[in-house]
Amino acid sequence: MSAASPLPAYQRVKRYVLDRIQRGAWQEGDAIPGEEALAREFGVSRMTVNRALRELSDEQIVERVQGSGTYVAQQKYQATLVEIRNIAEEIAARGHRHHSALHTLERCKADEVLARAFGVRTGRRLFHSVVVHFENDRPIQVEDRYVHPDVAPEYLAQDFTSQTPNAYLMRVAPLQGVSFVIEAVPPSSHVAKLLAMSSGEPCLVLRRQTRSMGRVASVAAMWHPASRYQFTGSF
Amino acid sequence: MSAASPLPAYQRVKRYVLDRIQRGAWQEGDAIPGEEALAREFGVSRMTVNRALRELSDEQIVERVQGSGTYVAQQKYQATLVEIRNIAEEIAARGHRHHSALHTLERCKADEVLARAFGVRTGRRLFHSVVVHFENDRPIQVEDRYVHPDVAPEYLAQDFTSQTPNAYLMRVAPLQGVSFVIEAVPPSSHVAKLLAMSSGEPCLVLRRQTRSMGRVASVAAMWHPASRYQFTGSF
DNA sequence: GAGTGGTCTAGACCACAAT
DNA sequence: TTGTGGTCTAGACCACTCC
Repeated sequence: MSAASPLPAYQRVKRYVLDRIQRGAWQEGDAIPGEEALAREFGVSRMTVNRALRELSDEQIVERVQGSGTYVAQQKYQATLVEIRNIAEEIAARGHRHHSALHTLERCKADEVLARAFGVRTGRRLFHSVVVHFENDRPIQVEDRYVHPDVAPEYLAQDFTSQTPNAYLMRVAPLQGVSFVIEAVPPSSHVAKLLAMSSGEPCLVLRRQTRSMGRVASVAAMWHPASRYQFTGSF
Repeated sequence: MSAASPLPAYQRVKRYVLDRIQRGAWQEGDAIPGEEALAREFGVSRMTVNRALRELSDEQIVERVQGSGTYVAQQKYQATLVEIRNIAEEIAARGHRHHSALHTLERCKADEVLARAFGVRTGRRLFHSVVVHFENDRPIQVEDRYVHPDVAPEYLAQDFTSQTPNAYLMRVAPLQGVSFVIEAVPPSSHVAKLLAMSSGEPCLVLRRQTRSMGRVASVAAMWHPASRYQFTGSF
């Protein structure tokens, strides 16, 4: 049984290298043959081998060092990627109704914690919003967000019942980076009330800091009642 | 102010296209200029433009259709990827000591919940392990795991103080897929005791189901004391 | 200086889509 | 048939590492 359509040459090279690594013939950290050698071996041009090795490098199968060589990458540790989506889309994907209520939209001054998070001096003016998101009329998330005015000067003029703060920020400020924490903590009495939680129930909290235009653009805490919310995913 | 090191040509093309899309000049679904046109415009060869567009395609910024053209991709919804690592490596990365204690290692029978999770009949024999992981001698995770015997027949003969169940399974059974849930729930009294938790404190729980060799290979719950554990990440 | 990867060219032939 | 992307070549020059 021969292949109906012969594999492109760069994919043949990829498969060859992958195979050697998976069989253990080439171990972690080993140097593998150079572009020229592989090109000769396969009877293809160096560009073709280059593409194969570049893609393997993108896939973290090998590591390439200019002036030195190509090496089998260290084995990736097992990692699970959890995808955290925009709350409105997440609810819509479940086939439920989403709406949100604006609770707070104001100027405020950075306290010590916020000043450190944003990398600004204490007392710096910031924007602050608190939006409650509902799934089928039950509160499911309190989004407590601080925004750097330089990144979104018109933040206070937005209608956050028709567009989530998230969606607005994504539109006006290209996202450069994100860091975050998921934790389980007791809610403040204020949050507990907004989420109509029973006493003693913890919150599942996602704290997220986004960077844009070289600054910390936004610091947000998303509070969810633990009895009604989970982060899920698969791959 | 000129660039100290001129950007490679393919990156200049990428930036140009990205810029147009981010400014909204080219909207979702729009066709963008072809390789030949961009090559003329930038005074570079078609291969150089090809690399730029191929990378943008890999990054899901554009979509390329052979015989038709290159189009601006549909906007990705905002998603945050949380990386959940092997507990032993995670602790080591923090510069702390990891060790684990084997609490249970036995045969058991699938109850209704497990049978459904594994897709087997109730009463099917399964393997069961409970391992407690310590960070600097404080318990940080209870790993409660069920394993399909067909996938890892030698499971009960392993020494899980020298190798985590996770690492063992990764080695003997190629991973095909994972699905999981992160939630905050009160611990059972048993788990609370193993983790030396104060009463009333919730657990941050990762439940994970892995598939291998066409079956559900393993169903695990990782219990962490909420006061001492968070999931974190960045990109 | 020799060897390696990083990039680039100016062509080429092919598969496929739109017409 | 024309235009598009997919792949490939046989060179080339450069930056970098290692000896």
